[in-house]
Amino acid sequence: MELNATAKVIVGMLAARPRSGYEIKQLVDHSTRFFWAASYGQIYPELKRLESEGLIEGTDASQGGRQRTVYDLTAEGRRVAAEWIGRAPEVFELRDEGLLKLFFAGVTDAGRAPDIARERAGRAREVAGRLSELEAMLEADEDGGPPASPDAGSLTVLRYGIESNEWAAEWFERAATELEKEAPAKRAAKATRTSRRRS
Amino acid sequence: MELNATAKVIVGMLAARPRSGYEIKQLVDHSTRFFWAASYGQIYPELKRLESEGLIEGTDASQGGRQRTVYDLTAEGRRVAAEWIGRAPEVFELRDEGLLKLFFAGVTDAGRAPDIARERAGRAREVAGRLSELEAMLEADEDGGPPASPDAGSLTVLRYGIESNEWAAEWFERAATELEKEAPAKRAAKATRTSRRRS
DNA sequence: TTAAGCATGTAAGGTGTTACATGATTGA
DNA sequence: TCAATCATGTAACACCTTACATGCTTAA
Repeated sequence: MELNATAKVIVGMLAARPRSGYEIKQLVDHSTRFFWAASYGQIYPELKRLESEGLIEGTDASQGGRQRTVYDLTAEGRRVAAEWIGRAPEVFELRDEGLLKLFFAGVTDAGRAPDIARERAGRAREVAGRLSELEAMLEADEDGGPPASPDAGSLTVLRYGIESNEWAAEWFERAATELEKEAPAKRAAKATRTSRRRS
Repeated sequence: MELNATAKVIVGMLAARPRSGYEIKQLVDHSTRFFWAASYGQIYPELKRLESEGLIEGTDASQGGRQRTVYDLTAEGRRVAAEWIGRAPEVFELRDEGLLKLFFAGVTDAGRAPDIARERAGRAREVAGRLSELEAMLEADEDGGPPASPDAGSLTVLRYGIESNEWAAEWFERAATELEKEAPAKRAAKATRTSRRRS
């Protein structure tokens, strides 16, 4: 059984307990978003599709006039979810505009390379910060009240997010310093807009 | 001027010197692929589009019966490319199936979490290794012969790829060990397929 | 002569985002 | 009463991959 990107996050979220499409979206936005996003435009149609394939089953849970459908895995869905978890991960995709600019900077504007690296470092620090807040919230949840995310595995992943971004921030900061050393003349002429010849 | 993902890598590659679509694709595959991919199905139509917008200009460079078009940035294209490099990077997208599985493993199959982390570590080591080979090739190129990639900025980016993957490999290896400590009983029962009850 | 590589392109189909549309409930 | 939030959904559009189609050139 082939699961597409949205199906994977849906069956994963439903493995913990039944949820509505809206709840799944909230959970994704508060947890996996940084490495596995999904939008309403994917989630709702995919829920319908998974139900038609017999992997999940929806139950009406409307309260008064407010419509609500809660989905749960079927036995088959649970089997497929377990099978998916058991396979070696395949998907790894990255799109990093900061790296792309750094890659080109030597040719188009060597003097700006350190700035680009610093900007990228700032972005990494920012993400690390936001994830740290999330971690603090999760840890506060642990004593009392239902947890916002399915389980403890989420903490491991969160820590990866925090530490990898901290590592990246330091790396880019160091790279910026080194790039500055490599082209100090160009850097000095930064604001005045000189013609750049070298060889 | 809004550049889409493919346009960004095209104008960046052309900033160094004129190239054909085929050359651009080869370059992408040997350099930016790990953080910014592009396929023929995007590159060729986008070259046409960028030409119709006046950012690049194609010149026929056929040799005998073999068709070939080499594209160069126009003055406007060069301006747009410089402007793009000057803006703060925006795009950062990640899709990491290993992290997603780790996130869910606690609920669906806690005993497998260390395996997932180890698999992810192996993947990171593999990528680091492939990038190291690439680095060796680039460094060999440096003395004599035209370089395979536009400039030195590419080395910085390559090193980021290598070091970040080495860091990730170590992190996941450490995480695997810690996850094993958390659930040693489950781990011991790994091969025999026991029913898993706990609470 | 034949395989590998050079070179360009299209069609089909899946993926994914954004904006829009609708309406109920809850708390300030 | 009014904003925020709960809740579901669709349409348009952009993005992207894969497979296919075509034909030339070069080196083994």
